[in-house]
Amino acid sequence: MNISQAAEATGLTSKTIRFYEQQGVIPPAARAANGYRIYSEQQLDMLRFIKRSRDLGFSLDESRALFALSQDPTRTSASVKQKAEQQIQRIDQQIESLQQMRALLETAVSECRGDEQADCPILDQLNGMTDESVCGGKA
Amino acid sequence: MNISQAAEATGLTSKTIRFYEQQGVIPPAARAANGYRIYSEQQLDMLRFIKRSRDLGFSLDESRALFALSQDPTRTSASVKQKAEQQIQRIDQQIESLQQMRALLETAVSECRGDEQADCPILDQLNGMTDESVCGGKA
DNA sequence: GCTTGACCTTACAGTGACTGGAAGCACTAA
DNA sequence: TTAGTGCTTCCAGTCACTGTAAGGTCAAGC
Repeated sequence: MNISQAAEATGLTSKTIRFYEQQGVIPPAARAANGYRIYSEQQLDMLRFIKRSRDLGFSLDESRALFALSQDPTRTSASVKQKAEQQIQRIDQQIESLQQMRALLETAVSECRGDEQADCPILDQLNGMTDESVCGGKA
Repeated sequence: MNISQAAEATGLTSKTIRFYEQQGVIPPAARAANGYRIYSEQQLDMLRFIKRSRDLGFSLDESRALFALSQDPTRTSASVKQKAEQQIQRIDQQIESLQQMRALLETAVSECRGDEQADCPILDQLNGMTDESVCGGKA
C-alpha cells in the first residue's frame, strides 16, 4: 500500500502523511525498492487514530501523546479522561469567545438598514461609537 | 506619542503595531528626529478600529477593507452589512464544528470511569471502536 | 562624564498545521 | 518512445503574530 492509497484509506492527504512523518508524529514509513513509502494496516490504524484525534481538536502533539497512551498497557483511564476534559474546556472557551463575537455582530447587523446610505451602526461599533460596557446597547 | 504609548492606548502591543505597518494594514508612521515612530490621535483611532475588527474575528485583510469602507463617504451600509453577515456565517460554522467535537468528547468522557484501569472508551473512540454513524452510540 | 536600564530600531526565525509548487525519478499504457 | 500520472525531496507561503538578537537612544543617578 503506497502513500496515496494510505491517504485514501485514512481520509488524510499524501502531503499530510509525509508532514506527519517529518514532524515525528508517526515513525518513518518502510520503503519499497523504488523508494516509495509503504504502509501496513497497523500504520493505517495509527494514521486514523491521529486523524480522529485531530478532528476532536487535539493538537498534533497531544494526538501523538494520546496514541502513545493507547499503546501503553500501563496507562490509566484517568490520565486519558483528564486530557479529554481539558480539551472540552478549551473548546468551551473557544465557543464562548465565538458566541461573544457573534452577539456583538448580530446586534450591529440587526441595527443596520443595509441600504444605499452610508450611515452604518456596524462601522459605528468598530469606531467605538457605541457603549461597549453594555453589549450592543442602543443608549 | 511613541509606539509603546500607542500600544497602551489601543490595547495592542508594540510588536503588533509594527507588524501592521509592515503588512500595510496601516500606513507608515511618522518618525521623530531620533527615528522613533510617532502616533497621532487619528492613527490611534485607526489602530483601535483594526483591533475591534480583529476582536470580532475579521481577518487583517478584511479589517483593512472595513476601515477603508469606514473612511469612504460613498460607501453603502449594505456593503458593510454583507461583510458582517458573512462573518456571522463563518462564526456559526466554527461554533457548529466545535459543538460537534464537544458532543463527541462529552459522550466519551461520560462513559469513561477515569480510574486506575487501562480500559478507556475515549481511546476506543479514537481507535474507531465505536459506531461513528451514531454519535457516541453505545450499541 | 559614565553607567545602568528601559525603550526604540531593524531583521530574521519560530509558531501550528498544513498547502502549493518546482525539479527530478519511477511506473504504466499506448 | 512518449505521455501522463505518481512518487520523491526540498523550499516557500499561509495567518497573525511572537521571540530573539544586535544595536542605537534617552533619562536618571552617581
